[in-house]
Amino acid sequence: MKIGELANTAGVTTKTIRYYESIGVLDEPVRTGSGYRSYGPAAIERLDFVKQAQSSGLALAEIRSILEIKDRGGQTCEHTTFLLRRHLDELDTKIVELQAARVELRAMYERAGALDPAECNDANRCQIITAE
Amino acid sequence: MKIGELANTAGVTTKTIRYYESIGVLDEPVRTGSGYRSYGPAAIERLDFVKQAQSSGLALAEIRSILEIKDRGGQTCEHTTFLLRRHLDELDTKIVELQAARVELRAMYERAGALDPAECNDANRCQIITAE
DNA sequence: CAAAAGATTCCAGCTGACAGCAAGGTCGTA
DNA sequence: TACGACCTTGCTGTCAGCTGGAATCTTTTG
Repeated sequence: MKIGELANTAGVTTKTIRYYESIGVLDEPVRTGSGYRSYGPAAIERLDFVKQAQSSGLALAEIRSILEIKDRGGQTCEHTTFLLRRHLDELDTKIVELQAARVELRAMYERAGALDPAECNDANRCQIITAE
Repeated sequence: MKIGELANTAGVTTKTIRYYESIGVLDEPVRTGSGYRSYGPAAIERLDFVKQAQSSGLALAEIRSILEIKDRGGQTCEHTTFLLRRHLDELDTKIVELQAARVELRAMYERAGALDPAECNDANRCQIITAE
């Protein structure tokens, strides 16, 4: 399987595949006589895994760290669990932050409706934002 | 007031101030005879406004768009309201997405505890992530 | 056999909000 | 007058995850 076919099958671009290879997320594949990358079916699995892990919020560097352990033949469960735990915590923190920001923003937005635009005349501020 | 004093007062770095100037968020100040930037008190107000707007989730480009209207002497309330509405929507979307991701991640994490590490032996996947 | 599609490498750039460094000019104080 | 603290410009680097282009080569298709 050449890179274009792999890309189509996995739903990514050839650029992405080469990029993944460059950062160590994908192994270097064998080459055809003319230098084309030649992939086996395992490459599809790997790309699917990468996509799933990405959608779980793992960064490519973290995904690589899991796959590196795999490649060394080690157990990845513990490491993966650690990464997931960390991400879960980060996610919780972020959600709380965004919700707080939302409350702020909402208050600001509603205040905006009550303000008189004619009084919006400070040269460096906007009363919607700076009205406390 | 020179740039260092402004930076200290406003709680940013001189780098940040020059950067803001370069992207049009801050106006070019007058210069002293020797070429130093010289700011009046209004610059502090502007920086405070920028910080507040940033913490509301507005990007510097958006903040600039508000300040540009100000600089032209226009009313910014309508524009600001539009930006806030848009941000509020984006924020809502993001929160929903993150909450969904959290549910996924949590399920994955809990599944991890129930799995046998000895069975984690697929070369391209990690059973925690790919077990459906 | 010619054209088009697809492959190769390498280099650059994009977003956002700065930080770091170099090489020099200026200001206040001892 | 020497010193350090501060200022100047300009360029590069950071993080993440790609995307785009140029120039060239190989493979497929009509």
